[in-house]
Amino acid sequence: MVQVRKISELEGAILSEIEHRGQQTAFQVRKAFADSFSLEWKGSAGAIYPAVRRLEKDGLLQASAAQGGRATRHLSLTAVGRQALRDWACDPVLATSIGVDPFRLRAGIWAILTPEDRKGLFLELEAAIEANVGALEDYLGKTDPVERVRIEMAMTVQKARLEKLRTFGD
Amino acid sequence: MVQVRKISELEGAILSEIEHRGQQTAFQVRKAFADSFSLEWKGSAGAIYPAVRRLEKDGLLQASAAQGGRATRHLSLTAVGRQALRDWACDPVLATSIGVDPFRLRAGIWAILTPEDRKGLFLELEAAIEANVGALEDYLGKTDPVERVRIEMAMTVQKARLEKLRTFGD
DNA sequence: TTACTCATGTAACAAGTTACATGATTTA
DNA sequence: TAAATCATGTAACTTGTTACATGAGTAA
Repeated sequence: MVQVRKISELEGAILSEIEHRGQQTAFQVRKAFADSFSLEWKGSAGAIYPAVRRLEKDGLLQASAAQGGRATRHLSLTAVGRQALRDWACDPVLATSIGVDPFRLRAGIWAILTPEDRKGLFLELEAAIEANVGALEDYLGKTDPVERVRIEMAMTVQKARLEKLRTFGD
Repeated sequence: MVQVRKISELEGAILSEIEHRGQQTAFQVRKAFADSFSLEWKGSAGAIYPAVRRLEKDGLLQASAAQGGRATRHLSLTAVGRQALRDWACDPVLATSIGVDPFRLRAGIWAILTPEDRKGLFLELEAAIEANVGALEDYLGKTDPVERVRIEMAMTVQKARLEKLRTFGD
């Protein structure tokens, strides 16, 4: 059992991305985050490049040398990196914690709105969620099994939210 | 319509806490975060005090003068603060975004585990979730309506996760 | 040749964490 | 009176965001 340093959520997401899509450049990882439906991270260059450098320095990522004029560096996980990814993904406490849920964080305040205000708000929220679920459904057809699981999970959460809105206060 | 500056998730949570519990000290807000079930924020002094100072500076919070020897400052929302809280809590796009969901972030990787590894992991995850749901249920009895809504929402998410684990890959 | 995309990176800034410092009040 | 709790705050560090700089290859 190798002792591997604990990695952050963003670092875990970067390792996931590289592992499941195979060799990727930092730029491609960046794009994947920027294009993803979740607003978790913006895929800022100022976050990705330093994180990749950290992961390389700690021996979790390795890079092919840049070939030709273009500075492209293809990244892949080392054995240690794969172990770190596994430890991160399979930690039951981390995996089951609630995280930063914007919906949940706001739901308390909705309880002290006037019934009319709440009603109006809930219509808007339902519309926003349904639009999001629709977009996720469209996306589901054009993606791979790994991404698919994540999309399905997002849909499950959104549907649970809808259900909660419809039974609010019961 | 007053134009109020956009507030962060932590600032929104601080305003929520003070508004729904009535006048609170920064210390009490800190404790509430530290004691809360979610691992969203640690309630670090180094986060709360600067955030409260920002909110005061921008006129969203007001403080009673410290009376007696103890430096206690009771905080409450100004009219502008209440408007900002409302804007934050009732923004449909922000409220319905997925946020940083540690479960969802890891679920993709679970798809590329061997079936036996996945089976073992899922047993651990189910146990962790059930323990958490049990703790939330216990807590539900001893809390106020606003907190209750948040706890129920957490339980809904956890139950959706359980369901997902049981139907993984179908 | 102009514009777009691929690709990497940095600087200034914002915001959170840990760990520490300080002091008043309350309780055992 | 010693320990715990209430209460505020800062310093060093980590990490993420925005905005910018740089340059190579590709398509109009």
